[in-house]
Amino acid sequence: METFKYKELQHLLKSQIIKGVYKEGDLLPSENVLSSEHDMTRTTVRQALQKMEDDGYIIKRKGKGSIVNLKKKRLGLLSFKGFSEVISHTDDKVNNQILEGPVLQNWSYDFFYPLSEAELEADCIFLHRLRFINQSPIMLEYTYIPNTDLPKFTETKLVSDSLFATLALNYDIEIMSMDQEVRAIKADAGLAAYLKTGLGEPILHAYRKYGTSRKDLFVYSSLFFNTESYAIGSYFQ
Amino acid sequence: METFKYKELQHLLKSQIIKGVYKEGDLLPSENVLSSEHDMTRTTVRQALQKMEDDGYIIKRKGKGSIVNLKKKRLGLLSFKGFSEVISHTDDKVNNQILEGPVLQNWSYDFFYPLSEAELEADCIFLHRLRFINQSPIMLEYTYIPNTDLPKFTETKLVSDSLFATLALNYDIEIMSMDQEVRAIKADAGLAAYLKTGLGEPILHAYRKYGTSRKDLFVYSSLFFNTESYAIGSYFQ
DNA sequence: AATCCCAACTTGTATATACAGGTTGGGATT
DNA sequence: AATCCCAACCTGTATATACAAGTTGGGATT
Repeated sequence: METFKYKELQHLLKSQIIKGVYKEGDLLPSENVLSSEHDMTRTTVRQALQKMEDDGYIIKRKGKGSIVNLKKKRLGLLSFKGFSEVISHTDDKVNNQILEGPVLQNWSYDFFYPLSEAELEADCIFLHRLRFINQSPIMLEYTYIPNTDLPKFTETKLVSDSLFATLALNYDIEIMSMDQEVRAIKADAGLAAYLKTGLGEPILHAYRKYGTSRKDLFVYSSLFFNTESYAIGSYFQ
Repeated sequence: METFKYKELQHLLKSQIIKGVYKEGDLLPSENVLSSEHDMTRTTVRQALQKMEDDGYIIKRKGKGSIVNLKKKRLGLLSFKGFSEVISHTDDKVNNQILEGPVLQNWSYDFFYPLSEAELEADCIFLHRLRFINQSPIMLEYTYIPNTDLPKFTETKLVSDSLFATLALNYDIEIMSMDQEVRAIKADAGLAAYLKTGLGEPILHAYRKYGTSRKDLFVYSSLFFNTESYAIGSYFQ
């Protein structure tokens, strides 16, 4: 296992941010403080912080410092917007309920994205979740990950109930890109029950394929949204 | 105007790549050659090349060099995917029918995005279009642009029937970002008629706000999709 | 009390240097 | 002629140092 000083600092700071040692809007210790505390040059500290900024964990401001930033980069991938209060990211409470998994199983024969041979050879880590906003079920999610070099994934608890936080913290895997196709469909009996809506009501459906910092590792999801009260936001740049 | 050595090298190399001095797959001069030729440290050269890689112009390979890369980084703001043939972008024929506009009018009082004072003061260029794939109506689009410093926009014909091509060619305005919120709704009588589907059928609706290379100029759209036969694709990076 | 200003912070740019480790073409060996 | 191997290249990591330039809080001035 290759080990570099800047990678170690990067990993330490990431985990501290995810664990809440530094919160949204906080300033990280200055580059000079970090370099003396961790016995490395400021150049090396800057290398770590540059990667942190690339990954969307901090925003650097000249003369000010490195500001912890959590919502940005994630906001593009999945965010909800209330009907009336589009702007105010107020006190919406988000809960996750894991219905099944993470568990190892075989790939379905008619999987929604074409899979590589290496992916087909590996087992499939399956995860079935229901996401709530203010106690209302909004999103039903089926996630599939090829079990390639992800030791003990199904045996350990998810970090902060989040798949992406787990991949980032335990395996140093960042989500780098996302490809999706979206449709509007009618709720069948199962969807209507999960998402607490009527049979035949319009449901937003998305197939997603996430690219990661680990070449050849992709995460697949099939998502169903009840958009009666919340729209799905996304931001490209 | 602030000027930095690494920015100058970055700009020089980018323009050389665009002009074809270095072609797809070529290797740039090595970091040592660049540093001695341009009288700067290898550290400074590396800073320029790092930005080049971030912008998708090159791919760096340890032990090899910096490989010129052109095709990457293009993001699809709007694409359709056939149901069965997800991959093959075959010979689907796309047509546009302009139902109304471009015409100057007032902003609606309950416009879907909050507008700045400058935008409200300007008139609104309005455009109402219907897009077909293989003669089937798939997308209904309402577009709104603040008429700020866009001379003769409503008087001249669109370039290639495309709004973005017109902005790029006639006004040097590039689309840089896109923010959207998406919902699934039921088709009302009007939508059902335009999109040739039944009353109450699920329709995908999106509000979009495009950012441009001209600061403070945004383009707004309200879009309705019939996703019965085609899904809406998008790619983030 | 309100204002101004600067010292002490912060990050940004740049130089000079060293060694580690991946890639490759050509000469020595087989 | 085919193989092997290494020297000479390449980028990656790391140290030590200097000055430029943005930000901010508190003391001196008004």
